[in-house]
Amino acid sequence: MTPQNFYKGQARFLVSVDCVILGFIGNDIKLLTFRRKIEPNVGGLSLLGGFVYEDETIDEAANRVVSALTGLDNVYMDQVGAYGNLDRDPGERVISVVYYALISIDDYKNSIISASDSQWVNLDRAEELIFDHKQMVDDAITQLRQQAALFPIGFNLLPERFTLTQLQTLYESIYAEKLDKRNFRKKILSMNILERLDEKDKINSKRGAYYFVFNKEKYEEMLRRGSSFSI
Amino acid sequence: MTPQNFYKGQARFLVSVDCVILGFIGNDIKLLTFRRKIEPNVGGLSLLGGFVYEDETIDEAANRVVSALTGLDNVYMDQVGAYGNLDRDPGERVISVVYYALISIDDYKNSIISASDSQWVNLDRAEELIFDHKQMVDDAITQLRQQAALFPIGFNLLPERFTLTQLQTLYESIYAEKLDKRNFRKKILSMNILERLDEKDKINSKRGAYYFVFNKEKYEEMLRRGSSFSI
DNA sequence: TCAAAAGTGTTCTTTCTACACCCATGG
DNA sequence: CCATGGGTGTAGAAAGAACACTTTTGA
Repeated sequence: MTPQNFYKGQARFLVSVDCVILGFIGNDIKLLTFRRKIEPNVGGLSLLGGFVYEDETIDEAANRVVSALTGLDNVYMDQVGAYGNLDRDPGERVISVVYYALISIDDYKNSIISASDSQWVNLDRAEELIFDHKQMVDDAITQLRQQAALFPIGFNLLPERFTLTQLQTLYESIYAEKLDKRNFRKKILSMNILERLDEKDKINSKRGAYYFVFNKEKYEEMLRRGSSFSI
Repeated sequence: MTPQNFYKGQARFLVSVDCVILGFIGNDIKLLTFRRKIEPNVGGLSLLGGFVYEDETIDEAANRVVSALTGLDNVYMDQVGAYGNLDRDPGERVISVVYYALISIDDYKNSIISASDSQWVNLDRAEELIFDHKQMVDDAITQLRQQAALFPIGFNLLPERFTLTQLQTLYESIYAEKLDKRNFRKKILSMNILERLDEKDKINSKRGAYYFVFNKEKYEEMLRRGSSFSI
């Protein structure tokens, strides 16, 4: 069979990306949501999405969509999967590829956009999302939990410098469970991937808490030692 | 904006599924491969694939493609992800959604098809696969390892009845590492999800080894106890 | 001076790892 | 009778879980 015959006549699909954009605000993981601007479901709570263009990869589309909105580059993203139910978008059949994105609220505040009709909401409000977006969020969180336990990706949600209390609160928020302070510190410090600065955060306590930074070189050295990240 | 304006004029894509079909044959995980029948790359070693139709979900397409080939229904499948590089298929741009499928060689042998131009190969031969199919296999195996460690999906690769030695060999093959016999048995049996039959397999040894079956009810009871699968 | 968050070790429990011999049977 | 794979327990090491008090300092 010639390629002409083979490829021709096959159905073609609209393909979009939907982004589960997560930030760590206050003491909680929050989801960046939008108000849908077009029918159907105008005004419905929605993930950030957009169609994939002819001349870009799916990853590029996801990056473009997130960058356009947040003004940020080099956002950490991970693909969750493809969603292709027939009626998932009541407007027309659209196959959507979902990503989660982790952004540091600091970067976001400094970013150009941040205005528009976007809104940070708690994860329990995912109930209100349109179409299959709640399912997408659920799947993204499940994947984030797995990944965050095995790789040092959580730092993408924190400012460059953070305290151990912040770090612990972040993981508590990701896993939705309390962690023991002493055990947590013992574990994270024993990995030797954090560098303690001399400066202290005096905002959250009178005494002040040391700032730490994640050190990528130390992390890679840990891997070379045959050890691996685990929280 | 009206939906007409919004959806219209967007690029549309060919969307395919590619299936990493895995079987446990002899003492190894093998990959079911095919010889590509069309240009470009006629005759190249390939995964089983097919285009998604207008009126089916992506999951349905994957099931259809696997069923058509193997004659099997209810094959265990899990989505790996969407692959959308611009030139991944040199014939034309195609976005492909990858699944891995676990099939029991017993079922396969009883299936109608099994002939055709298919071939079971060792995983190291994934090197020879066309396009980005090697990457797909690598990603599928990575995901299988994660899933098989946490959920009782390995049994899909075994016949209904199996010996503990077979089960151990299966996991050794999935993880590509030797496991300690006594520790393995202790762990799997302590979960109380297997049922020992009175019959023995006398094919692989003179003494004979007890057959076991996976018991789904026992597994669910284990979950209810708050325990979880782990190998 | 006191409220509020930071910081710090030890014990116990559980899980993991390493390891070697006897058993049953068909040929 | 013996070669082959089947089956079994224990002890030491490592990791995980539980737990409470002292320190610092700005208000």
